[in-house]
Amino acid sequence: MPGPTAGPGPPSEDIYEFSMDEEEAQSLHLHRKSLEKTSPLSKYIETEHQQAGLFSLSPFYASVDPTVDLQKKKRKKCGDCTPCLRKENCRSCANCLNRKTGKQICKLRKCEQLKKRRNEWEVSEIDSIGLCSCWCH
DNA sequence: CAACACGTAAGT
DNA sequence: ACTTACGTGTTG
Repeated sequence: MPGPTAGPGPPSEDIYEFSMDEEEAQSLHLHRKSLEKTSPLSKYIETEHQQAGLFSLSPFYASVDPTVDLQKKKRKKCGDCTPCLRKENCRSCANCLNRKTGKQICKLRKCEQLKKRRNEWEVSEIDSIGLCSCWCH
């Protein structure tokens, strides 16, 4: 994307107020109370994403109830892939247009990790560190 | 199999 | 309480 001095007229994108995202506007507007409730679950997910693949999740624990419960929780975007790095919604994809009913993030912003279904990325993560999740047998 | 619809987890 | 968006069942 060229800088503002790159041409005589602004690109058509500039006619939109792209300076602030919906989410950003919200966080600016609503940044009053910062609750520091670090639930064990949030802590777990946070750690999980910080370590980016170095799971302490062994197949052994995977068959134990508390971890099964954790697996049921929603994943978060990796924050590192191209879609995650994208700042604004395209406003033209099906997800943007159907946001009220579809409840999905803009297709251009959908995290590459989350595009895979849970089992797929779990298996590849585990496979990449040389382990196998035993429920596949 | 992709797109859609909806429940609901997670964050503000 | 409200919004965003993940997970999953349903539909075409």
